[in-house]
Amino acid sequence: MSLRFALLGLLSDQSMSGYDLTKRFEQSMGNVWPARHSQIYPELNKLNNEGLIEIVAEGPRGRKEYQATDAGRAAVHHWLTKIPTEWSIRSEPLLRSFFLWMLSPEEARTYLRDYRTWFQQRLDGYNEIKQYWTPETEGEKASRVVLEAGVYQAEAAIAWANWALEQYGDPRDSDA
Amino acid sequence: MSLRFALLGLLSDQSMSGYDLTKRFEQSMGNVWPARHSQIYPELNKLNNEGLIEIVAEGPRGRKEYQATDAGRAAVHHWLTKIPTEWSIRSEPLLRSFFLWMLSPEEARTYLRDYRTWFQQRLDGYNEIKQYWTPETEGEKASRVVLEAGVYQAEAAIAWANWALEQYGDPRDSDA
DNA sequence: TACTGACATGTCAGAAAGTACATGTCTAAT
DNA sequence: ATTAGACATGTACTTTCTGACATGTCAGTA
Repeated sequence: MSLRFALLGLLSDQSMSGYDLTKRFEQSMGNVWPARHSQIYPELNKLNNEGLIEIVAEGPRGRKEYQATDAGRAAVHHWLTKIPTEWSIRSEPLLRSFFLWMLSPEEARTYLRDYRTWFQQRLDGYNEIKQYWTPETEGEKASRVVLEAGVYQAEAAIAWANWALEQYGDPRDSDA
Repeated sequence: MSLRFALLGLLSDQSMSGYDLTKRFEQSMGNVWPARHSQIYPELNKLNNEGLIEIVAEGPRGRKEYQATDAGRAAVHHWLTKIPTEWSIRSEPLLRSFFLWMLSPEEARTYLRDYRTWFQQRLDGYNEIKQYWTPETEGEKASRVVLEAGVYQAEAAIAWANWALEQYGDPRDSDA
């Protein structure tokens, strides 16, 4: 159900095409909920058939811009306030960490350094965005708040990776 | 593919039944990669047919204890070192946060307080485990390292929630 | 002895998600 | 004039995941 409400929520803030939404998922949204265009387009058509979104403009190359209807916005509100949150998350990077004991110490350290590097790059990216982006719509202001969650998380991930590297006998902090 | 290697990895450390594995997912593993018994049992049978795990003991009520074979352990090693990590994570709690602007300030704060409470309980649980659990096998020692990741993450989540509550005009820090 | 709750394993249908295939348009640069 | 790359939307197949259904055993207790 989450994808459906993600789309509905984005289209409650501003009108967008499937293509725009796909890009949005590739950038920000995909960091917490990945989705490809092959999932997005069919879902948009379903949402449209159910009257939760509507086409507000058409453009070149068959471009269709959608916007949430009142019913759509109400559906998001219902989801947010009445449907219990699925708190558990899915993280392959941490799943893999359970099995670092099966690697040689050097292999384990390589993994942890990659882990740290990946989150460091995330963090750099986030800080870049923070510097040059001024949120305008209400939706963007909320996104800005979530961006900060990404910063907190990335910092925690890096701190953990450094701690874990010590556990796995890192000779010296190289790649930080 | 992840579930397959999660099972294989767990069965590389110690022999377990599907029931044991299910409980393991409900507790620790499920925090980073959820799975139900309806997914676990068929996967175990597949793994068994492929010779990646084998039955090492049988018990009451049809209980079957599995253990990874050498081929199984090799498969995990290959996965860890040769298959690129899927770095992006999936988090419904953060997805929902993108749409807090659609709620009234009070509703948004309620959500953020629930968010904080949930992670605080996680954190308490983790600290409890840290105090009373002594890892024995290599797999458990690695799990202990991942547990620490949970601590870092939960602390970051709580810190963020507090910051976000200020953004959403929290009159006073109540529930911390 | 009857019952409850934990133990234990499975299947099945449908939903969600991922990968690959497929097609076509518009713009800017060469 | 051609061509490359971004724009734009879709389908089809397969795998993964969830939720519900289904069955049965064993240990402890009332």
